[in-house]
Amino acid sequence: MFESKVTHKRIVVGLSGGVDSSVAAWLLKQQGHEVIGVFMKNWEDDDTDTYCTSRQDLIDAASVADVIGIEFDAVNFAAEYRERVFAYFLHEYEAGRTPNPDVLCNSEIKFRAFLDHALTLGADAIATGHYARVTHGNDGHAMLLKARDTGKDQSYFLHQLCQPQLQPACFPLGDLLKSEVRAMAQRESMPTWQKKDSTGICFIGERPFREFLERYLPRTPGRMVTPEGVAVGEHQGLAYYTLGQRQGLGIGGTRDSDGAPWFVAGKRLKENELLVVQGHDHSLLYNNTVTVQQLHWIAGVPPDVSRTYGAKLRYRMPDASCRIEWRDNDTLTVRFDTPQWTPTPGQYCVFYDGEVCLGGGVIV
RNA sequence: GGGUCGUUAGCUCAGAUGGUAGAGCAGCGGACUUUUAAUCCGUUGGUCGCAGGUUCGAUUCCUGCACGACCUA
Repeated sequence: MFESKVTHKRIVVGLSGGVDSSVAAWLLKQQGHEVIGVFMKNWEDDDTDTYCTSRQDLIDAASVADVIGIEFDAVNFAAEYRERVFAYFLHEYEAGRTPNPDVLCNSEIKFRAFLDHALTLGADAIATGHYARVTHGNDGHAMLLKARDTGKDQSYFLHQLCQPQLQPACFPLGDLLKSEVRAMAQRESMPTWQKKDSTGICFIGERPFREFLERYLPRTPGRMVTPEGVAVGEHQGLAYYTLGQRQGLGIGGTRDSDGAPWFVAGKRLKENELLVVQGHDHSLLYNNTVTVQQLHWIAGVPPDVSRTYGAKLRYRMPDASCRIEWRDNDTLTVRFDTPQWTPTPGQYCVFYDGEVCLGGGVIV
């Protein structure tokens, strides 16, 4: 399939205006494909404020397309993003969980809305600047693999993709190191070669989070309490905090304490109380097991209960050795070899068999 | 009523036989990072409760006052 270098394809590349997608597009063009660069605008809630960089990103994307010498277009999936990603995002926060919108952004926007759009353009494949790899087995199944650059691997964000989404996917950067990508961008005089890596929620960007959430979720102050029931502070709303969070608690020194920092250990929704504990290694911050639902397996079949796998409980966390047990048809209990620090409801537990990303589900 | 101890950065506390003070936490900034994390690095804060006295000089000694905690009639 795609590995065949003689194959000439029509590939639509998602150009974000950053270095990675710039180089991805350039590589495909070098390989002789017919490449079309498409910029996605998916967030327009604050086009006027200081955090909005999409205008510059659009300019950069167009500029890159010009340098590479490919067709360029822009699309707007803001409505889709709002309905399929942002609504879920807010609903999860309201429920006291910590969602990972970027996982949905991939399965609902980049590899659904965008993929559909590419297909209408007659594309044979779509490509992005993700650091991940896809291989196609003899049985026709696509496998998702970690990137060669383990520090940049983004397979975690792609683990919910299904075969129809993965089959036409192409990740030109999967075998490259970030440093190599930047070097290529510089060598090819890409206008984006020096651009800082983007962070924050995809399409929304990095911003003061509490402030951002307050625009959509009401403040509901309540007590911060210790496991012993001592009130040590006031929170601004359970939705504004995540498990394991240290910053923003505002708890100073207290009597009879050792001066260690405080961390969020839990949320009591009914009481509207935030459970906080002192010390990074407090036992309430660790769990040996997590329960996972909404499971999705890339190969279509679940992993083997008799084997040991690696699992990531948050993006960029090292794989933790674990075994799985079925609690019922769609609920998994994951048992780790060593206690894990603050597994957080709403985040995804993604399973790996070495380099292979098997899929995963939501921590409940 | 009497007595003891205490009153030092936002919080909890340390310190100087008198020469204008520190640590942790919080806060702030940065690095890292396509999830509110974590982690790492750096950093702003106080004229040491108030008023007198002794002294070349007191936040540190003395006196009084205020507030707090405890003890005791």
